[in-house]
Amino acid sequence: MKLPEIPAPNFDLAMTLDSGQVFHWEKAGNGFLGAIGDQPIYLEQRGEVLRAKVASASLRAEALCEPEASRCVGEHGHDARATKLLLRNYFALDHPLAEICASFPDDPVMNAARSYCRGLRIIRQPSWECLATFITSSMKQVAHIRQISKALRQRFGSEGKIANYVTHTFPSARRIAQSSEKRLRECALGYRARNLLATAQLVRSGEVDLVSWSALSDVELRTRLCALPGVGPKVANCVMLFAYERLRAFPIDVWIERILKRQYFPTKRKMTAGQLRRFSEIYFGDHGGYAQQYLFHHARVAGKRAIEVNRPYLSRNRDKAPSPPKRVSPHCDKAFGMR
DNA sequence: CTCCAGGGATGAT
DNA sequence: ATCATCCATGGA
Repeated sequence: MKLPEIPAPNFDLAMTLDSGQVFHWEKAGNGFLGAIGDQPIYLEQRGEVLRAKVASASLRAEALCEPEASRCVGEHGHDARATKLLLRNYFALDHPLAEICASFPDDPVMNAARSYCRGLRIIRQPSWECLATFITSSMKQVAHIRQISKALRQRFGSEGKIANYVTHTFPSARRIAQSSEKRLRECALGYRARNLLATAQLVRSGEVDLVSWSALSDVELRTRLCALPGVGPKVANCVMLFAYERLRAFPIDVWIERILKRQYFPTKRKMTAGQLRRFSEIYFGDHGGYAQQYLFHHARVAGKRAIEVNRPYLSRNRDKAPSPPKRVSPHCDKAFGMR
């Protein structure tokens, strides 16, 4: 049993794992239990240091068959040094977070999110795992996505033991493709089972080569992703951001849509999806994906009062009460000439 | 561009 | 124990 320690300045493990990028980490003891690619792992954060425990016998058949996984885990998955590299890469500890945050727009909404989300990093996920997970995420809330991820891992993934803990890796495309829609539906996927199965078959057959896609331009990558069953603009942007390190990619889900409308365009009655998309691409800049993640997490965890997330959007328009004092707007509707 | 089916958990009454 | 709500994609 190895206990490597990894320096991790400007990093918040708990917030990063709970910010809606990744859905399989579970609290265990004083840390988190999960897997990075095909490496089951237990993690704790102590100040600016990460401690990791990996399974002693970490070389699995799964890792040998999956180029992506073996690239991620390396040939010495059991080695303390390899574990350090694995964590550094997965948690993107090499991202210049201070510079990234400094590149965000300077407005009250963004400043509050930046201040709240200190240490939140966009992690580098294995592409298949990320794509598959976000296909299952459509029309689901975080709690439900976590259940689906767990069910898929327990039924189709490979088991890893760390001390007295048991965890599971995410199943390969081959493993999912060998399954059936019926079996997948047993993991509470509903109609998503069909899309996951179809995409797994494309990846398994080699018709889709997710690893080679990292060489594509943002536009081309998004086009290819959107051609996959169950992948639209939102899921494509999530995969671009969380698996392909395209830090400009700006996924717009219902939460972000609310934030943009209410915080940046409070006087505008109708904002179309296209208008919001164009605004976010221009306004948030080169690290828009990071900005989006900070806005998203801040709103979900801390900003309930500020943006009234528990109330349906339409019902708020009937609300004749004075605007909440916390709602501060940079008035982008004027700045960006939107009617 | 707009409208709407779809389904399973979760929260409100 | 019911009823409304949450959600992205895909097709009309």
